[in-house]
Amino acid sequence: MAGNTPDFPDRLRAAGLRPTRQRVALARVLFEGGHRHVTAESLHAEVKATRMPVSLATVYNSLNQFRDAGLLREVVVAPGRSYFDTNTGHHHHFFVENDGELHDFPSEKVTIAGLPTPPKGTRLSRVDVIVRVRR
Amino acid sequence: MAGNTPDFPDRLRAAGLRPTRQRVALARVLFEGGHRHVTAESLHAEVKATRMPVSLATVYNSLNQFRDAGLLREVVVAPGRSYFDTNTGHHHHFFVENDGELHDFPSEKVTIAGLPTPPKGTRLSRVDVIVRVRR
DNA sequence: CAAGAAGATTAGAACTATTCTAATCCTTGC
DNA sequence: GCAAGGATTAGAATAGTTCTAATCTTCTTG
Ligand SMILES: [Mn+2]
Ligand SMILES: [Mn+2]
Ligand SMILES: [Zn+2]
Ligand SMILES: [Zn+2]
Repeated sequence: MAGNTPDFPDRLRAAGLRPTRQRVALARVLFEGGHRHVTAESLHAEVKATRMPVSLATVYNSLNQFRDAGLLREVVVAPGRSYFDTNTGHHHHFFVENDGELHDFPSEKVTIAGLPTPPKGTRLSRVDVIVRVRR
Repeated sequence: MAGNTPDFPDRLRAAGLRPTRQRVALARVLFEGGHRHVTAESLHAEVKATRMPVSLATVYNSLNQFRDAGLLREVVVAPGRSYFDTNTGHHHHFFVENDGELHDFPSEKVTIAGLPTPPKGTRLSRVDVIVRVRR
């Protein structure tokens, strides 16, 4: 297991981002442990609980930068707020409409057949499957 | 073709909504002609062009009421704005990320196999497939 | 058809999520 | 250590949407 410890400053540098204290604190919350789905507000609350002062503006800046660097992906499932997903691989989502929870499911077992070809002059970017459920 | 003329006051009454002048004007723009994908702002611009004065608040109210009555469905594909879809049947969407355009495609030919069962205590509500494309 | 009651519309204020501004602060390469 | 450029921040600004409460319309009933 040597070399498996995540070095957040290095990971940020590798992504072309300076490892500032705020970005390292955010990366820690986001990337140590399993995959996460966070909103700007929920991440802000979590990182503040670690006693590292980070402004909400920096949370937004960092989420957008992490996404642009490919460390996160943005998921839009409900009007009014964006989720950011630490799982950047191919997968799809359950969305529990009552409480706004997002859960991954692997795209391996899912087969989508018969998708029409993209409109003239466009290239496929991504296929999102959102399974909406209610309690 | 007799009896095929859409009577918007009657359609609104059948949906449990009073056929006010504003709602009839909005229904006309939305439902005469083929299926549409509109935003509140785009619909407001269109209905104002018919010289019927309708406030933006009424456009929002009506869109939400039409959706609650099952005349429209709401589609969330991009952060910050909702689309309303006059096609309430089963179908999926192309989303052209550059210009924000939505296009339908029928769900008939699309087969989705191997979806996992919903999380414990939840019931399936809807499955959305969004094919994101870029120019 | 005349009221009157219930419901709808509206302007503008309020609200929420997000971005911007521009002043201060940190990180980095020398 | 010292710039210099990048990052952070508070607070203002913006965009989409909802709310408030006053006015207006539609519908029911006599
Ligand atoms: Mn963004
Ligand atoms: Mn709504
Ligand atoms: Zn995910
Ligand atoms: Zn559609």
